[in-house]
Amino acid sequence: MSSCETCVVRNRAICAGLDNRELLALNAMGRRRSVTAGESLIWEDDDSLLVANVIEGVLKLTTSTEDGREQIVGVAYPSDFIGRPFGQTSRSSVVALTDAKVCVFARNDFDRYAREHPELEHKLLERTLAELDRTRSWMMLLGRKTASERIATFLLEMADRFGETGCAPVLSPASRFALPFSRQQIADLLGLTIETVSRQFTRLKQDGVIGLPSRREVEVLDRRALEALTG
Amino acid sequence: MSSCETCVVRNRAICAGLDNRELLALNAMGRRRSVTAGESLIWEDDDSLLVANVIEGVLKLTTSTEDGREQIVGVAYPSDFIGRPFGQTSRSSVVALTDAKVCVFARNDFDRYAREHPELEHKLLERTLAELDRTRSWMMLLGRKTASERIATFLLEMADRFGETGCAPVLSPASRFALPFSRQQIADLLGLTIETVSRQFTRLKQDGVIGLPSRREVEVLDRRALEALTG
DNA sequence: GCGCGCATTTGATTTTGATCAAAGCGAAGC
DNA sequence: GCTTCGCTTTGATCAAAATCAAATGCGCGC
Repeated sequence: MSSCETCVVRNRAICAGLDNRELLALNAMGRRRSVTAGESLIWEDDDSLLVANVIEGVLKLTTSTEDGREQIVGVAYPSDFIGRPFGQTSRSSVVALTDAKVCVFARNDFDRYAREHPELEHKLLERTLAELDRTRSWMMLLGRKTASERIATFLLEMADRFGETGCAPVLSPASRFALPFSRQQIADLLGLTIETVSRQFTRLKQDGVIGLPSRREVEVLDRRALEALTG
Repeated sequence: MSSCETCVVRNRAICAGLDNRELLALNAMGRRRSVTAGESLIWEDDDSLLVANVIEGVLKLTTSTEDGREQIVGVAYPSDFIGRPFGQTSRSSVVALTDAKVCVFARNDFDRYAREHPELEHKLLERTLAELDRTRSWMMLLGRKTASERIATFLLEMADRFGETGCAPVLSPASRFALPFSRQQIADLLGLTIETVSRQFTRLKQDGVIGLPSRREVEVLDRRALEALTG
């Protein structure tokens, strides 16, 4: 039996829309793999040997300078595609932020298969175009926004992704969620230092805009205020 | 006669590899258009109505905040593809930096045509993946590099694209080129202010790393030094 | 050739966020 | 329950780049 049949991202990942025969062939090429938090799956500037679908967990894409400065250039969530197809080298590292499960393929197998399946390539193209849009709007944040604008933008994006707004239609819906990032990782995502991130969080808490039930949890108390701060 | 036949980017743009019949169909859908320096072709957050190949000239892709801060999120050169296929809205503006010629298509015509021509979609995918790589490495610059590192990175990239290195094999090949950017545009590209850009240029000139024959021209005198500054 | 307007450069000062340093806190193990 | 370690917060100071302001000079039209 194909493990694709029971895959939780079956209908959201790029494999969606493949028929049973195609899925069987893809299944034969790939294998599931567990990655523990902190473990690397792909290394910057290494040969691009594998690509994967994220089934579960959160991973970061990073680039680093020689002297150790790091910038998170992307974040991959379940159903996202990671790795560099059709290219010799991978330009960023991929590291698990939480324990994760991925469905990996040898890159050359995947490339060959994709070229024979235009529908799959089309899905990959749509995803890549959307990711490029997201990346470009993050460039605006990194190039032109202040620390507090960066934090507000980040928190709203997290709230939209993870927040469970109460069912009652209230004016400023509070939303509570767990961050998959440490303070340092938030800094690496926003192009700030850990101290600046911490101070901005403290300020928003003091102003009653957010609550911080624990280190990894955030509660958006005043969404409007946060939206007004995004710049 | 198809104007594609005489197109100077015929063998480099995504149309490369199409056979005569396909080219004829594509040609029937598109039309050439001249854009003068400063003129907009696409507006941020507008419906995505057109896509295009750049034939001649340089264009900037930008996003702006409400209060007028601008970030250049991409630069398009001859043979590059611009616009947002397969999407409802365009997330950045496209404005000509120099007088330019483009080959434009109605987006929905292009989308339909592309879906019927996997080879074309594949070329677009390869281009989009490469652009995503470039964009991500620019994120590192915006998030983590200092002003002088940004300037050095920028100048080397410009030198590689525009510079004509002398034929004699010398140790530190000098390379001279004209910038398609004003100081303000360089600032918008690097996430800096015009004053900072100007001061960094002046410093590099004083240090003998570059020459500035005119406002729009740069001569790289000491490539090694510049490389050492990229961070 | 001359003056005009605008982009650029230069200078003074301020601000933001980084850096350096120390204290606080919470989860895991003993 | 207590200790420990690492993450986070807080505080003090510093530095880089932004801002504010003025001068310069280049290219263009007359």
